[in-house]
Parts: sequence; C-alpha cells; structure tokens
Amino acid sequence: MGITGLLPFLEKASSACHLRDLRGKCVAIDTYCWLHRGAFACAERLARGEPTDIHILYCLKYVQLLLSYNIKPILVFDGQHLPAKAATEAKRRENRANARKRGAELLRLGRIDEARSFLRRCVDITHEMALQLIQECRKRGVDCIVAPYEADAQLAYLNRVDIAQYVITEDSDLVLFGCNRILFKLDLTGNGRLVEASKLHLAMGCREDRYRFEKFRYMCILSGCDYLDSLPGIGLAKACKFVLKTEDPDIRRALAKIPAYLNMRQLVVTEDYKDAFLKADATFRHMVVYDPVCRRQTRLSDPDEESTPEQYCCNAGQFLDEAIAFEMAIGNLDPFSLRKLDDWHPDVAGDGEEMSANAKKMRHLSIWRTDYATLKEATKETGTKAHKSSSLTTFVKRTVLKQEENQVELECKETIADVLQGYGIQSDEPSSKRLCHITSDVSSSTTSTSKVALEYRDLEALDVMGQLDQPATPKRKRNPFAISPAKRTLGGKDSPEVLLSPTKITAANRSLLHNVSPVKRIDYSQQRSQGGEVVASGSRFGRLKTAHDKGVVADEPKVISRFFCTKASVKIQTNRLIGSPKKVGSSGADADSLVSPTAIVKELKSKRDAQTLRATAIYLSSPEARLPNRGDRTPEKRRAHTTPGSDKEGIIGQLDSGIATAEEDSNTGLSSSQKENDDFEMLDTMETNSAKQNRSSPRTVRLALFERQVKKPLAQSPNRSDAAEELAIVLDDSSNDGDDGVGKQEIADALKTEAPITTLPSAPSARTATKTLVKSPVKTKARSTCKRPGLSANKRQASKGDSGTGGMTQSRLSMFGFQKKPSMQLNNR
DNA sequence: GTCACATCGTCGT
DNA sequence: CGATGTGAC
Repeated sequence: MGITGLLPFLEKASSACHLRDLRGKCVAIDTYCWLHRGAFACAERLARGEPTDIHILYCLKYVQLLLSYNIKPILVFDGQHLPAKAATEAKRRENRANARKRGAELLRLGRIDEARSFLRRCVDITHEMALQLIQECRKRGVDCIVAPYEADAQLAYLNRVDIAQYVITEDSDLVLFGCNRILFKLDLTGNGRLVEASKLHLAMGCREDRYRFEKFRYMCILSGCDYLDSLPGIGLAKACKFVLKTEDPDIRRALAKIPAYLNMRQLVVTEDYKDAFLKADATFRHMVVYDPVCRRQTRLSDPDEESTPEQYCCNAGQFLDEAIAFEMAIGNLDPFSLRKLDDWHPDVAGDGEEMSANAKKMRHLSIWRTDYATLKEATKETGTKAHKSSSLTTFVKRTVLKQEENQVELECKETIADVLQGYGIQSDEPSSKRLCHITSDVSSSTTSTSKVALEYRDLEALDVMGQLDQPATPKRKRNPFAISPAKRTLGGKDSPEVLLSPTKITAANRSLLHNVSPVKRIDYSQQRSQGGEVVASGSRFGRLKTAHDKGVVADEPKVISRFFCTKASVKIQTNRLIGSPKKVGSSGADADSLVSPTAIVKELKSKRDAQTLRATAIYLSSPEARLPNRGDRTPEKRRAHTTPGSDKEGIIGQLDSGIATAEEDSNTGLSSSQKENDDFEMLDTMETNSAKQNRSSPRTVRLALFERQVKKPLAQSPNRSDAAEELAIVLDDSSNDGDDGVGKQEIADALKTEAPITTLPSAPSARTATKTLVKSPVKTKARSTCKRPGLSANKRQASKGDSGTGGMTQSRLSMFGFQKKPSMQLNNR
C-alpha cells in the first residue's frame, strides 16, 4: 500500500529531474512498477494465458532509455513475501481471483468491455515474467537482481552502499527504507521527480539541525504503513505534528504521549501497538537483502550496531542457505517454490562466443563480476577517465543554471557526444577533438589555435550549448522545431538538416508550425523578380502555389499542404525551397505543375485502380487514407454525390467538399489538411478558368465559400452585412501583412471546421484575431454542424472545444507545447 | 484542515 | 499503487 499521501507530502523535498542529469550514474529500478504498467497493455492476453511480450518490450523501452543516457540500470525484482505481509497478499490474491472470475463470466456473456475492466484488475506479475525480462536483460548486458524479500529493501541497500546512486520507483515506501535519491514518476521522455533524503526536513517543516531520519521514519509508520495500520484518526499530518513535538529518545515512552500531544483524549495506545510499532520499525531497518559483491545475504543495516533486540526482527525475513540465496538472487529460482527455472551464471556467461561480443558492447561494470569491488574502486580513483573509452575522452565545461536552487551556477562536465545525443542528434563518428569553452567567437578560436580544427558537428554542439544556456522567457520560448542557424551559415546545401530539439529559442508569438510546415518555411519575402517586383504573393496560397510549382522537378517532393508533400517519406529540404526563385519565372514546367494532387487521386479512382491508388504516396499521406471505412465512403464519392457531375459547379463543389451542412446531413471526416488540398485544387482550377472567372482573388473565392456554407447567398441572409463585413475586415487586415497570412488561413479553416462556424464579434486586428479566435463567441448562429462518422455523441461534444483552432486537434496542439485554453467562455452570450 | 473510503487509471493505437 | 473525489468530523 505504501504510505498514503506521502508523495504529495514530499513536494518540498523533491525537484523536477531529467535523466540527462544522471549521466554516468548507476540506477536501481523497482522493476515491478514497469512490469505492472506494461502488463496493462496486454492484460487480456495475460489473463487468458496467451503468450505475449508486450510487457517485456515496455520494460526494455525504459532500459533502452536509460542506456541511451549512459546510465547503468540494475533491475531489481521482488522475492518472497514477508510473513508480515502474508495477510495483505492473500487479500490481493483473492481480489485478483474474484476479478478474474467475474471477467471470465462477463466474457462468456459477451459483455466484452466490462469483462476487460475486470481482466485488467486481475493481472499478476509472476516470476516467469520477471525471468523473461531478466533473460532479455542478460542479452543486453544489463544487471538484474532478485531481492530475497521485498525489492524496496534491496533497492535501498544498493543505494546506501553506493552501488546505485539513484533509485527509480513509484512506491513511496522507498523513502523510509532509507534511500538517498529516488526518482518517481519517470516517463518515457526521461522526466521525473527526484526526492532527496537530504531535503526531507523541508517537507516536514523541521529545522535542519533538529531533524533526524528516525523522525521521518516514525512519522511514516505512525501514519500507517504496510506493516502496521495507523491508530484511528492519525494520518500523515497528525503524525508529523507529533514527531516534531516530541523530543523523547525513548520511543516507547514517546508513543504513550500521543493522545496528550495531539489533543485526542479518546485515543488509547496499547502495549500491543507499541510492540507492533517497534517491530515495524525494525522491519524497515533490518530487512534481509542480498549483497551482490560478497554474494551473500545480509541485513539492510546491522541489528547489533543499532542495538535492536532480536525479537523485533522477526518480520524482517530469514537468511537462506548461501547457495540457494545466490541462485535466487541471479534469478534462476522461483522465489516461492525455489524451483529451478534457469541455470545462468555470471562467471560463466562471459565465456560464450556471442557473449564476448556483448561484453564489448556492455558499457557498464556488472555488479556480478567477481572483481567488481576493485574495479569500482579503480574507477573512483582515476575519476571519470576510466569510466569511458573512446567517445567520452573529451570534455566540455559549461555552466548550467539550476532553476530550483536560486540560480546557483553549477559546473558540469559533458562531452560533445553527450550534448548532441541528449538532443536527438546521433553522433556516428564521435569527435575526438578538444573543444574550447568558447561559445561566441567560434571563428577566432579556430584560427588562432591552429590545433583546434572545429568541424561542423562540433559547431553544432557549441550551438546547442549556447541555446541551452539561453533562458526561456514569456516572449521567447524553446521551439522544438527550430533548425540550427549554423546550418545556413556554415553547413551549406549539402549538410544534413538538423533539428535542435528543445534547445532553440524563438519568439513565442511566432507559430511553431512555421518551422515544421513545408509551406511556411518557404522564404517568400525573397521571391522577387530581377526588377524587384514581387513574384509570389505574401499569402499562404501564394506561397503554396510557388512551392508547388517549384516542386515539380523530377524527384523533388511537391508541397501539397502544411503537413504533406508528395513523397510521404521525403523530408522537405528547406534549402531547395529557399532562395531559388529562378524557377518561378520559367513557365515551361508550369503547365504540368498545375496537376493537383486531388486530380491525381481522382484520375486513379476513375481507373478503378485501387492498388495503384493505395500505393500512391499522395494517398497514403493524405488524411483520406486514415478515414475509417475508407473503402466504402470516400470523400471522392461524397463529392460526386453532392455535386453531381456539373462542370460549372466544379470549383464550388470542390470547395464544398469536406463541408457538410445540416440540410445535406452528409458526413465528413476531413481534416483541415485535406481541406487545404482542396483549396489548392481550387487554385488550380481557377488558374485554368481564369478567363471565365475574371481572375478572382482568393478572397472572393473564400467569400463564395462562406456563402456556400450557410447555404444561402449572403445577400439574402439577414446576417449578411455583419458577417460579410467582418469577414472582409479580417481578410483585408491580414492581406497586407504576409506573415499573418496564417491568421487568414486559420480563419478560413475555422470557417470550414466541423464545429459551428464562428465569426468575430467586433473585428480585431488580424494579429489578435489569430489569438482570440479560440475564445470567440458564436455570433452568427451556425447552421452547418457536422457529424463525423464513428464519433460517439460525447466525443463529438468534446471535439467542439477545438473549434477555431483551424481544425487542430488538442492532442496536436499539445504536441506543439500549447496548453488547452479555456475556450468558448463567451458561449452563453 | 484532516482523515477515511471509494473509484479510477496504469498501455497502446 | 498513486491520484482524485467525496463525505464526515
């Protein structure tokens, strides 16, 4: 059960922590947590006894994560149950058995969803699972150890003898077993919360000089722990209050004073409780654990040294025969039946041929090596030098601002490879060159000290570090999609595009999409002809078109929309799009270039060549491919249905695709990206029909679109003046400012989203329009609502909240680091 | 403000 | 097992 409410209580003793801060350290892991979480993914299969390895893979993902930060993991598994916990365990088993039975019953009745919820609750982590994981870890040279009893105590032992400097768990008990540094809530991004024993007094509100660890442990036991229920009415808060008040070193006498100190007269502290308390305390201190270095069982701390009477240790486990204890610790035995399941041996394993290859790969010193102690000692003496071979020979000093300690500057040693790797840049050929501690004047350092020949990769490292030291402010935020500026100046065309993950600081008001989008990354401002005349318009459409035109050259991906280009797997290369305006003028390829992606799909469809269609990258990269039941009701068919073959209505028809009005009651599952495709097609068609269309501007077309949407020409609508005016203002305002074409587009998107159409009540400037769109109220009563196939009623409700964000789903927004805003607060107007 | 108790989610797609 | 919510004191 752990200690109820301990983690929130420890808030002040904890700090945010990332795995990158643990480089080169050793970490002991409470593997039960991972296995248990992983087993949830395949609960049904496990419950039915079907073979699966999803839970194993889940754990290995974490192992890999640790290894990628050069952290040595030691996986610790639970051993036998303590007699003191037998009752609790029996109860759990019973609960699981019950859940299993009910699950099976429901399954027979065909109520699958309900059955699932029960089958999930009955997942039990068996030693077979543990062994499966242990065997995978052995292949990877990762240490595992099975605790004689509770993994908690084993973890604490490894931490206390400094075999592992950190412990990873979800169980708050670890704190009172006496761990020094515990990482809770570690996720796959490497973030977690670090609780340090040295800060516990902060959480308790105790002066540091008066604090002793016993106080904390007593407090936890009093508040109720696995080995002892609390006195009625005593929780963490009361226990803390009491522990801070009493100064009596004799705990028996102190316990008797609880009712007096806490003003709880009705409370009676029996002799039995005092005994049980001392036993529980001894259990935490003297639990039997395994010492991998001496290969024998021992106690977490010595009862003699702490003069704990033998009688109180009765719950702390018993020693096993030495040989059996060893076999159990390395995982060969089932801890309960002591049956032999495997016969691995650390001393023999290294001799095998395949193992020697692994040993090479093995980057960390195994705790099972007989020379572990001496080697570790050697590592300590020679410092970090011994701890790494080739790639870590060079160190870069940089100062790191630690946020939570009032900006104390700490010096930390990191290698180039470390820095690069930490931000997702693989260093294939680790640089062995020495880097200077200079981040600004790179050129002078390269020239003046001739022995330092900085390479592009090194410069990147410097760049990353420079960016890291730059603090984020409300106005300037870290942009996960920013591209290294070094690339443009130094890398040139042929250097690979490098995303400097969370390092780069850019203006917060600039759309993060700007950097991912193939369209927005186009530097349209440079697209002037030689006379200085602007070739491409500043609008998104203009840029889109220009990009599209350029992309026609064979093998180059064609830009389709914000998110897609014609080759699904090909990354748009900015340098091809930036600064090559010459192709814009060359009209030769232009005619061909105007074949829109939608047209290709259409053509393929007409040929009924489904195979080709599916194989087409366009199709695969389009949202259409992701529609449920895409075989039977594609947008293509709907389009044909709603606008039956009329060429004259072609443009409007295409515009209309993806929009379902209430009257038509047709469905659409199109995302904004797909709509953008349609926008694009609209541009195509416009171009070819330009004579007939009298060269209509995008704005006209969008007004047409708007009219179409409300199903009546705006002229006949009572809202016409307001709505159209506002729309016009919005569109006009944004048309001068090229970069704010986004705002225009967002609005156009918003008009087309599934959610009720919104218009701005009083047209603000386009700049704020983009921002406030989320909050804007529904003024024009929306008549075209959308029903999406496959969405249940409540989900549809939920998706309404996304309206106004240009069709972006919340998950996508949060992917880019946006918080969900309290949207639609003006709804009730 | 505290505590006891009940209920839900843990993954992955 | 933790997080969260609710109701009682």
